[in-house]
Amino acid sequence: MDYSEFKQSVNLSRQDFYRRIFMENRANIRVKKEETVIKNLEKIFCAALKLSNRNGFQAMSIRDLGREAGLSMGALYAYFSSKEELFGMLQTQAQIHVRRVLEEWISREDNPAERLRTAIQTHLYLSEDLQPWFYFSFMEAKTIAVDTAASIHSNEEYIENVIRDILENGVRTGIFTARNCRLTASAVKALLQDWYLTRWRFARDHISIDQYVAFTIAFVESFCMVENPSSEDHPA
Amino acid sequence: MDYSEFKQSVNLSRQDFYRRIFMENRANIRVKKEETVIKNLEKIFCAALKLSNRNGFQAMSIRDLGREAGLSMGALYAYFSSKEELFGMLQTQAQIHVRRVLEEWISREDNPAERLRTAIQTHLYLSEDLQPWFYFSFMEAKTIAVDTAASIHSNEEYIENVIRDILENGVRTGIFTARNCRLTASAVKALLQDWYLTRWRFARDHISIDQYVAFTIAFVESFCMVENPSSEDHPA
DNA sequence: GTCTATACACAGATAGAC
DNA sequence: GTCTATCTGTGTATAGAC
Repeated sequence: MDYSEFKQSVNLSRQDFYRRIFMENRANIRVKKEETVIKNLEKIFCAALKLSNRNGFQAMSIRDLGREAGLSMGALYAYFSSKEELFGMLQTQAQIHVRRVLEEWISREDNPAERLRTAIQTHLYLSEDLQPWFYFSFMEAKTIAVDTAASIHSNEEYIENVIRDILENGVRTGIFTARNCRLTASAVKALLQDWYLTRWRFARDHISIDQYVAFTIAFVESFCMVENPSSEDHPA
Repeated sequence: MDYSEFKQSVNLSRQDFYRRIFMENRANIRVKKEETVIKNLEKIFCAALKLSNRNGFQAMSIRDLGREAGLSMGALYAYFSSKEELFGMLQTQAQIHVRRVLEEWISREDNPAERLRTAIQTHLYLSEDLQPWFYFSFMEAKTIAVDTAASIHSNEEYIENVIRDILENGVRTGIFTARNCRLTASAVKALLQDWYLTRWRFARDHISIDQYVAFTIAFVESFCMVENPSSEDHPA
């Protein structure tokens, strides 16, 4: 499977993406016609991510947002009751999607080596598909209020734990070397993050998502596989 | 050498840190008594980094900054002429220091394997010593105005190029395998960044800076050394 | 050199017409 | 459902006393 196949399969379920957001936030959305809501939510979120990812969420004024989304300030407040509520939706809606898709793909594999490859590949594909959401989540996570501090880091911790579980299973079955799984998982997470945090650089160097997937898997496997069955056969 | 030795050696030169800032920004600083300036610049920068790194530079008001630094708003404006100017100082002053120290240490080594280790170690030590500055530079780099766009990414590119040069030299002398040096350098950069971007996690797991140095070197070397002369001798 | 008090702009949010 | 007009708080920056 490569990225274009993945994207098709995900796009089907993404038709439900804004519908789900509508369902979950019905109580706070004054507009009731589903079709209208879905259409405008998409405009609002795309505009919000675009402006936030340029100068930060704080710097984005509601006036700017309205202009970018093609709606007046008054209209915007029919879809969220405060700027902070909009922030919450941007923070949470994508990660629900991510977890669902990631778990679905990983659960199809059963041996740790294959699960590791699938986790890396699927996470990279997801962050490519939802790059503005991933970037936003990372850059703005720190601004979340203290009382929700428990969930601040949960995004990063989530993927790290997924990887660590796979590594620990692989060590138990003798496929992976018994290195520090916690640090290794943390390193894998850092490599995955780099794809959506500095994508401009990969674009500049014409690195495709599938090249990066292959590279990342090779890099990680050279460190943690017992015998090195990497796809690279002629190391010099 | 370990971190505590490094810190001592750098702290000596850091006595000049705020003095240098004073020298470079003399034109814009109304206060003329050097002693006073240095004392207050330190208070202002520490406060600014603390508040910015909590909620972002935009969210930090000048009122908050004055309260945290123990100075009135009026006094603050004797040290910078606008919030944007303060931003510029925070963005540039640390990186000058970093480049000077990094080049000094790397130039002492001549073979690529040793240079690679030194680059990784020194960068990690520097980011540990100046963590709030590194974090700030990364998180706020995107908000820099478009006309200075050429230097926006220069921090990340700088360390990446340093690593890549070392790798390419090592490939030429046959020490490193001929993998994609650009992607490898990018991966190393990602691992270095992770230390200051999510340091809370390493603190939680009681990972010391020297443990992380050792781990990172082992991880990178397992990928790019021709024979694997890693310090880990019993891989299973 | 540092303070307090203030000017002026712009932010988020709402009311009420259409 | 969406608009325009407006309220009110807070931001940056400065003036002038000490």
